[in-house]
Amino acid sequence: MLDELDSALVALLQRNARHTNRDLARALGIAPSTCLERVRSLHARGVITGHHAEVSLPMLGRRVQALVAVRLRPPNRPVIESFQEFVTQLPETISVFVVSGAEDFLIHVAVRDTEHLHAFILDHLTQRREIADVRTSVVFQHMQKAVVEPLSPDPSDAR
Amino acid sequence: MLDELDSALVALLQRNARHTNRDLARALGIAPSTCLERVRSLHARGVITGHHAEVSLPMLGRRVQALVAVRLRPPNRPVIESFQEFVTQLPETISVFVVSGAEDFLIHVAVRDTEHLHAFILDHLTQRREIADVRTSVVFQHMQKAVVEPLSPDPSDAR
DNA sequence: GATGAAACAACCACGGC
DNA sequence: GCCGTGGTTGTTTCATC
Repeated sequence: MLDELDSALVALLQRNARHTNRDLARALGIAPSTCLERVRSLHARGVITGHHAEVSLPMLGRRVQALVAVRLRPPNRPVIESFQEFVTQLPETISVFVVSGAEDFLIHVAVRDTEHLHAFILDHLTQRREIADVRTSVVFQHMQKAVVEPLSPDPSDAR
Repeated sequence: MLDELDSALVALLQRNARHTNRDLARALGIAPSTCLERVRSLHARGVITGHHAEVSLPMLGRRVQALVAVRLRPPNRPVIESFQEFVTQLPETISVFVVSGAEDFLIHVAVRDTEHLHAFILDHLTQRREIADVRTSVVFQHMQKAVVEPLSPDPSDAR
């Protein structure tokens, strides 16, 4: 699994992926070449899967966010999969959850304004025949953890 | 706002934040020094807010994701804010939505397994007195857009 | 595995267009 | 606002322990 060094590296790189290898090594008290090896190993093992710039949604002209819960009819594989592909490719969509429970989908959208949100639902979602139900929640705030730490595989020391 | 060059840079950096300045410049057909200036400007204007390593949740021992919808009682500011702080600091939580509608919160959790999910809800959430209702949806899939493009400020050319 | 040094490549401030 | 250059810094490989 991940030892202390790996965990520390993962945390540092989640917070700021642009740390130089030198800085990482200094922060952990190891040699730069050692540090480079550890980081490479994290990539090779698939622990770190990529590096992405984070953008400000308001600065991209997306000042309103919403979560749109959708129920489909019938909720079978072809219907679910084709709807998923459809909704993923809409420019307003930024993330799609396929879920169990009362609804089948939860669509996270970031749009210009409330008018745009309304147009999105009326002109794109509810046009689809397979939609049985739509429930829209405006997002007032969205907190996202900067660092996701590893959980120990043993449930007993969960906390 | 953002011109064509800015948009292209934002897209490239969202997809892979580790592109060297040289590569970015080559991809856009401009000089590296020009490219550097543009990227700096994107940071200075707050369009790009950070660079983060993406990690694999399963590789961190979090094989099950869920969305937990919570309704609070009474849903006033002190109750909402204190619950938000509480839930944000739980290690299972990876993201928190404060929303309008039937529920007040949507908590995105990533846990070890379904047993851990159950324990999380029983031992941490439903212990809180202010919780009026909890509805848990297991996440079968979570698609997240790699690139979020800017929306034009003019609603008429939405698509 | 960890280390240190040396070749290599990228960054970035500056002056000119 | 865009481009080329040159000094500076960081990365990466390799021999060694």
